[in-house]
Formats: sequence, C-alpha cells, structure tokens
Amino acid sequence: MTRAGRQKFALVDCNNFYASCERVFEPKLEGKAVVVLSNNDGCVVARSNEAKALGIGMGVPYFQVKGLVQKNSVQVKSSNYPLYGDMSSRVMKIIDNYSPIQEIYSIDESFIDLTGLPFNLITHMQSLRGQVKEWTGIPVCVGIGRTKVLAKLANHIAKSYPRFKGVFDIDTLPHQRYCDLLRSVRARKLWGIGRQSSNKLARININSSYDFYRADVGIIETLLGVNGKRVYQELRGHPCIPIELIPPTRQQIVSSRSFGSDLSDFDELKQALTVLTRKAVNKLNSHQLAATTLTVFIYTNPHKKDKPCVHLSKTIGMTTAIQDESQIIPLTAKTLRLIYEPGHSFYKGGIVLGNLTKNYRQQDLFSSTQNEQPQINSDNSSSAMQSINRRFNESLKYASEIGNDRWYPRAEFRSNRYTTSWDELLTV
DNA sequence: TCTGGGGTCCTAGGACCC
DNA sequence: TCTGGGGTCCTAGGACCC
Repeated sequence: MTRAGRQKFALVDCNNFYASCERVFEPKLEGKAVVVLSNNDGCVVARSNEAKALGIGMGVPYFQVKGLVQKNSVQVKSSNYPLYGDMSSRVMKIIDNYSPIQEIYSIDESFIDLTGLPFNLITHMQSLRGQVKEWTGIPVCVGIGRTKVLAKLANHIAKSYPRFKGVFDIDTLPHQRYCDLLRSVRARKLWGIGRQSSNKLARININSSYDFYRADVGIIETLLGVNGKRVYQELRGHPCIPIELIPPTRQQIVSSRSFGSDLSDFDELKQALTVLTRKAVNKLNSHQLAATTLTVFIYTNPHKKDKPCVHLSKTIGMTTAIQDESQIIPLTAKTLRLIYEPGHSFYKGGIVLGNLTKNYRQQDLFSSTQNEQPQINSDNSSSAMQSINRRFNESLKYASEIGNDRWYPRAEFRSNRYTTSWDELLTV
C-alpha cells in the first residue's frame, strides 16, 4: 500500500511543437502535412500528424524522403529556433499558472506538481489546454500520474486516443485495465528505456511494458543499472525521480555545427569556429559562468565510406576560470592550429566550454602581478563590444569571423522570426 | 549531392592516497 | 614464501533524453 499523501504529477507536452509553431504563423499549413528540418536541412526533426501518417520517420535524413515529400506536396520548413524558443516561453508562462511547482523539462515539455490541488484535475488540465491553445495557438496534451514515468506514459495515451480530448489520468484505471494498457505499449516507449536497453530486454523476452512491469527487479537492475531500476519502480507507482524546481547549474556549453559545405582550408575552419566560439561565450556570459576547459573538435563525414573517418579534437585546461571572449577566441584558434591536418574535408566542427564555475574572479596562484606587463583591460573592451552587439544586432565582429560564408549551414526553407525581429514581423 | 544539436548521468578503469 | 582495504578523483565511453 502506498502511504497517504500520494503525489500527483502532470506532463504537459506540445503536439508536434516545431510544426505547430510554423502553423501559427502560416495558417494555410493547417490540415496539411508539414515537416521541419534540423540545422543544415539535414534531418526531419518534427512532423505534423499528416506527415507521420505518410510514413515519414523521426530523424530520417531529408534526402531520403524527398521523393515522398514531393509526391505528397508535404510542406517543408528549415528550423527556426528563435521562433520556437520564444513560443516556448509563452507556453511555459501559461502552464506556470496552473500549479505552484513547474519544471521546464525541454523546449516543449513541462512537468507540474498537482499534489493536493483542490480541483478536479481533469477539468483543471482541460482549461490549461484550452488557454494555451487560445493564447498561443499551440495544441498541447496532458498526462497525469503519480510518478513522472506514469505521467509520461499517460501523455502518450492522451496523444494516441482522441477520445480523451488531450488529457488522461492513468491512476483512474482499475488494475486490470492498467495491465491491459501496459500490454499494448512496447517497453521501448517508456521514458528512460532507449534502443540499447530495449534490445537487452528483448533478449530475455521482455517486449511489452507489461513484461517489464512483471519482471524481477534484481534482473532489471543487473541488466540496466540504477536508471532502469528507477523506471521500473516508477512504473509501479513509486516515485524515484523528483521534480527539479531549480534547474541545476550547467556543466558544459557546446556550440557546434555541420557546415554548409565541407571545409579543408585552415582559415575557413578558423572562421567557422570563431563564430561558434562567440555563440558559446555569449551563452556562458548570459548564465554568468566561467570555464576552465576548452575543447575544439573537427570531424570528417562518417557517412562517406570512401574516405577515412577523422575525428580531431583537443581539450586544454586553464589555471583560472575564464569568461571573456577576447581570451577564449584566440585560444580556439590556437587549439585548432594544434589539431588541424591538411588534406581532409571536414563536415562538422565545434567547441565545448567545460568544467564551468560561477563567474567570480579568482587570483592565479602562479602569476605575480609584479614585473609583468600591465594587462590590457580586456574586460572593458569586450563588455563594450557585447553591449554594442546587443543593441545593434551583432554588428561588431572579430576579424577572424569574417571571410566567405561557405561554412554557413543551409536553411533553404526558413520562416521569419516573427516574434523576435522587428524586420520580420508578420504582414497581413 | 544530401545524414542535427545540445545536454545529463552512469560506469569502468586507472592513478593515486593512507 | 605469504602482498589489504577503503577511499577519491579523473577520464573515456556508453546510454539516455528532447
């Protein structure tokens, strides 16, 4: 028996989020098959229901479904992250009004804590759903359960069966019906059971969520480790994964891209990596963090079987944490120089700022301020540069950022940044 | 021709400590 | 001859998520 004060979680998940965002600003897409592509127009990362029905899979390379897309006049969009990010924050703000505790789990998902709320939860969540739709145009579904894994599963059911009108509480099922439901859902669908884990489970004849539910906990832990055990316990109604009220401080910041064209030339690579470094540093500063490691990497295309697959990377450590672009950008160039090998065509590259700490000034034990050239006050010059760039739309650049734009990712089907750029407002 | 980007956590193994 | 036990920290790789 569970103890009194049983918890209650809801997962609010936007339906086909990127595709839905595109529809808000282009209503003629309503009812049509829509797909949204990843950066560089590489893969399909979002599909409307109509596109799913055509058999366009999640994550498939775009070129593989181009024929299908043309034959069925599927509407294609490049991804437009400024737009999705802004729409996301609007949706999240509304959700926040429906519970005292909200965890923003991803760009299109929120967990909220409904424990002890004096409402009919189904009605409460129906009105959330209605308000998000009315105020933002984004359709959402809500799954309710006494653990996060169960709320996730309930959300899957809410999305799959229209008769629930977008809200489903899995705890309302009698035990027998709950077992029937588990039998109809593959274990792979459970939150936390990925491809490798489901393959391992299949080898001992665990295929459905019900098989998983009925399995021995010791076997699950041996096979899948503590994470698998947590999923197992949560599926049985024992909460193991708490709501994260405060987002944990991040441990690393990654900025990487696959390039619009393969790059061999050192200066072209340096240009691309400089721009990516500045993106990462902007993020670092916006979180008020500083980094003590920098990783630079460049890769050749692993899908080209006729050429060697080359992964070049190097991590360097700093004696003091740094957060200034005038320090980090030259380090990227220096590190790239160390790893660069001519003669390869690199299709992707990037940098990682790691071992992040709160941005406070720590003295370098090994540098003496005496007998040293006075340091240029890089702090002031780059903060001036940053404030100019904030005001004038990134108009100041480092010389090493300028060159040709061959590296720039493709985005053939990009919609406007309707909500974040004055030049790109929707005109009616 | 054409295959994303950004994260986290866990585990195993090695180096090192007393 | 006979070679413990317990711990930390770091790193690389794997797995998962959206």
